[in-house]
Amino acid sequence: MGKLGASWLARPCERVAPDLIGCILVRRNPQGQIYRGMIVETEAYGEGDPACHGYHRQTPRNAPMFGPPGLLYVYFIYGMHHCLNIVTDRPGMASAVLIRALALEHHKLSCPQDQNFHRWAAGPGKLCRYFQIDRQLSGQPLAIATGLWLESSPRPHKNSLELVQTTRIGIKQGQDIPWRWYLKNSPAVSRP
DNA sequence: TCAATGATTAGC
DNA sequence: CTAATCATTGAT
Repeated sequence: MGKLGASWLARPCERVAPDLIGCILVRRNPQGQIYRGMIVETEAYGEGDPACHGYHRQTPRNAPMFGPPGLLYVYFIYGMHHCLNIVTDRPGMASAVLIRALALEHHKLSCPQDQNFHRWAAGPGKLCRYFQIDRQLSGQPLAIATGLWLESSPRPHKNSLELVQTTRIGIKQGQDIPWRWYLKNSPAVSRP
């Protein structure tokens, strides 16, 4: 694999999470439609982190987190939303990056009159609904054959992206750990 | 600030 | 087996 392959993801989640900002997430849904969005917000969940789903032990749900880098970990939350994670680090480490928001390219051109298109994937649950991502993808690899994969960062190049690092959203444990990153001034970020 | 809504799991 | 919890969202 290339630059965005498993070896690139075989690092601690808090190192991968900021690097994923600017990458393009591509989805080919079951109907064959292609969706693209630039990742503009991520959070890391990893070893020794009380907010991590794998903190206590391995369970059927969180098993992908303990697998090899490049797996997808998708879970169902609050009875109505799905959240997408990309597994990082090495097997046995329970480490992943939550994809929290995408800047959509598709509708920027096709629906320029819609003043809210930039909010359609502004949140982990919203991007999963828009990309038609659910638990069927959990445990599968990030790959074209799966229907979900990554492409390199486009212009403006990653080096010039202005990132903001903050604490994570919506958790009760590990609130002090600053493992959330987002693209500064992006209108697609879930919460500034 | 709060309800919706159901899978998951910690704790009996 | 059962009840509390929950990495959210949108409406009030």
